[in-house]
Amino acid sequence: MARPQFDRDEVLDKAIELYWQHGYSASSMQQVVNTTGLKPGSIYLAFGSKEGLFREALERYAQKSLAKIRESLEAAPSVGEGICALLETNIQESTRQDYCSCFLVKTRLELAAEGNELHKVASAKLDEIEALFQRYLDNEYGKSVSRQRAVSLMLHIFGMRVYGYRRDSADYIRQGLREGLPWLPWE
Amino acid sequence: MARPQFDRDEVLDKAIELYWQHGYSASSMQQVVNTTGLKPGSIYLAFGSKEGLFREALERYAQKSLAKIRESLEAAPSVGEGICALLETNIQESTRQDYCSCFLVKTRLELAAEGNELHKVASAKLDEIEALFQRYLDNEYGKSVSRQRAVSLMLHIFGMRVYGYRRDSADYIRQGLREGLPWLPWE
DNA sequence: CGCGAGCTTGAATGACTATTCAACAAGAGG
DNA sequence: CCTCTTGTTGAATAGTCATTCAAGCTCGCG
Repeated sequence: MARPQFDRDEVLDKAIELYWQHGYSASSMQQVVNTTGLKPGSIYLAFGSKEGLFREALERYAQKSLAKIRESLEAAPSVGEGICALLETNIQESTRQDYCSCFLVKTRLELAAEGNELHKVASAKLDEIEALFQRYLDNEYGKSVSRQRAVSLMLHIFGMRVYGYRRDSADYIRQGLREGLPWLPWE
Repeated sequence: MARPQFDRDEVLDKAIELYWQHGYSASSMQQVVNTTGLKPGSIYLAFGSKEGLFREALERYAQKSLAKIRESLEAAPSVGEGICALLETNIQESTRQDYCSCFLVKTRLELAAEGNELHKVASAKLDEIEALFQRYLDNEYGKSVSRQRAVSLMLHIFGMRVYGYRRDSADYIRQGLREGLPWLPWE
């Protein structure tokens, strides 16, 4: 049985789940082997190393996230409404019992020491997200206002990703967001 | 040479630095031995385990943080001004080259999986901080307003702790905070 | 049908992990 | 001066870590 050729994206999705939940250091290659079903040799041939696999998983996660944001902003009648919808989705996520914040945020914090490459990847992707928000806000506000509001929005999103671990925090978060982002079309 | 009796707080401060920077999983007991100067046996007699040492370090960090907040709020002419001073201090921290967010926040994110005890400790301490802010805000605003603003404030603090890794973000953060916390007495 | 390229396999590797413990040292109390 | 308590020491333990590689399988091509 030597030619089953695994589905790369499927494997990456399982890696995302594992790494996202436990972080980089606390995820062993043994766990990767168990959750993906691949043997060590196959993983190393396909991804090079633990770091290589993590990097690809992180990039896939980021790409999915960016796509979801773009979609929501594009689908809504206005940018503000698109943002509100995204925020509400994030709040909903935080009510899940196995809530684990945002893969990019967790990676940014975990691997910050000494110019770690994965930290840089996560940071770059988060910057891309901010830039995306700003580009859409540009259509509705002046350049300097939209930049300021994009930062404010990111601060709130990051904040939620930490605050969300609190039990039954959904309503608190909703109130806090209304307080700090009054320029959004809340309903 | 068998009775030097190390200084517990000094050791804890070194442990804080190590764990804060690298996180729980990525800090080995070998590193703890190196940075504290203690031998394995002494560490285990004094703190029981890697987790025990981490817990005490985390609690010491939290106690120091709470004290600093209380101090600042007490010293300022008004609660708002005390909060502004604290936020500005946080911004300053983020400009350091070896910035590493907040030990409590990092721990909350790293060790969230499966009811980890250290995650609970970190979360409890962060809740204490929020409660402290709220208690002080109660003196100036109505009960429901102060609760809402305490949440909003925590969202911004958490947000900064993630955003702060961005290079030269200080001015962005300052602008973002003004945007989201307009009820503070900015100058 | 047979060859070889390409992928899989899983046991083996050596380094590193947290933790233990028997031997030992030095002060306090008698 | 002896002993007991308290704390130190660091080599040893058993396990886990990321990674490798020789051997084997299967498919596509000639």
